Amino acid sequence: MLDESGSKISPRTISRLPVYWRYLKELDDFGIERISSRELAGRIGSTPSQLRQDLNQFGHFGQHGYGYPVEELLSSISQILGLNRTRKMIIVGMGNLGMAIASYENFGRRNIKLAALFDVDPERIGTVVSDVQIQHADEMPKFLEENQIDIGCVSTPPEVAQEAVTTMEHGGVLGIWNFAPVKLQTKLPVEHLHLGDSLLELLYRIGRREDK
Amino acid sequence: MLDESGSKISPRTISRLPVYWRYLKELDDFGIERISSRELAGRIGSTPSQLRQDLNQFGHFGQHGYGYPVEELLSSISQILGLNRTRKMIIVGMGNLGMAIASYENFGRRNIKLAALFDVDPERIGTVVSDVQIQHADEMPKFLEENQIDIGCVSTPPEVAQEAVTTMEHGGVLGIWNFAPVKLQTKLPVEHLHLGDSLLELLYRIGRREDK
DNA sequence: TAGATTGTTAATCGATTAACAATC
DNA sequence: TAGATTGTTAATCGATTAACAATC
Repeated sequence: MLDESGSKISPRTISRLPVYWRYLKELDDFGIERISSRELAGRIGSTPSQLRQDLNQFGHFGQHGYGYPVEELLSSISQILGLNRTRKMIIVGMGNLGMAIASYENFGRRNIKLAALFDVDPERIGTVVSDVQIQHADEMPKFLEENQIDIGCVSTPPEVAQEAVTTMEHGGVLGIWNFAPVKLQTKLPVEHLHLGDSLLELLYRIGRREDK
Repeated sequence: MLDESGSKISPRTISRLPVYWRYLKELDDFGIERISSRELAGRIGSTPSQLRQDLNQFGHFGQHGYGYPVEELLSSISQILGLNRTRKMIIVGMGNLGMAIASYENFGRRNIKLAALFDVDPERIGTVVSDVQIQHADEMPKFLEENQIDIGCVSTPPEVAQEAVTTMEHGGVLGIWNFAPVKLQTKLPVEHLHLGDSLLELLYRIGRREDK
């Protein structure tokens, strides 16, 4: 069994799963068949203890005295992350950041399909990015009614982010990938990614360094 | 005193500072002069206890029975984050993501100045983005010798990210803002921001939701 | 079997929450 | 003074690290 339903997975563990997935994928691509927690943790910059503790929240993937079979573990983690099924994503807000997200080459590897792009700027509407044509945001409710969308990516200016999210929630979207620096009112799971906050954290750490 | 040197600030606190800064800035822009920990925490989605605990790692900014003076607290946090001085940034890798970062309008508010852009693609070299012309990456060592740069932003393909970072480190850059999904070998502080990892975390949470 | 490495329990460490005396 | 809200200590909770028996 991959996931003992009912058991609470620690948030820290969850945020490390994508990292494990990336490293295992790389090992698998290189044809490496087995790896120990010590070796894998070493590459990732973690500890064997933490790695085993994390994995054991989901099940028993290793073999005593041997380590972990790479391909099997990768497949297990893929399934835990939900990579075994294709998810459809739309993006609202096709400024520079929206463009960059839409052009992100690695969606395919993660089984994400770009289903639609929206903006309000007449100059942008009609433009094709990654084989998808930008539509007017007014079309979104109708589009969502006709298509089951899993992920709604928000890269609008902060002022209109909430409105976009409300529309998405009503339209049956299952989760929000938010790049706008605002707290969103929604019952959906939101994954927040804010460039400014990340940069400020770096700024702080640079400052501490200089103090010494 | 703003920062009792020697005291260790918790990493979780540090990652919340930029959020506090954003909300305080907003309050200040609205002309709000004082705020209690309860009110501010409510807006942010935190708790009064945590907010006070966080702030008290740096000093005493509040007034008993009154709350926090917004403008003063904002200015204190700005200084803690190092926003009182201008920092120069360069970007290496002017693909879609590099373009989006270079066009990010909020650098100014954070006192960040875009000093140079680098790429290796001849088609991109010479292009002007946010008033800065893209140069060939080969020019970087010379540029760094002639200019004191604080932040090196890496938005190259993963294969060449390490090389870029090594060049930056030798050139006297103080911190790395990394968008490439690789573990970097450097003694500099690195702030990592990986779109793919963030998206996978959302994917996992969507999956958990559906299970219920 | 001997060696290696897991799964898991126990010990430590750190972060959050609760409570309240101090004080504006 | 009375009311409000801080700064700070103590209690709780969660996450990481260490250790080792189980076992391939």
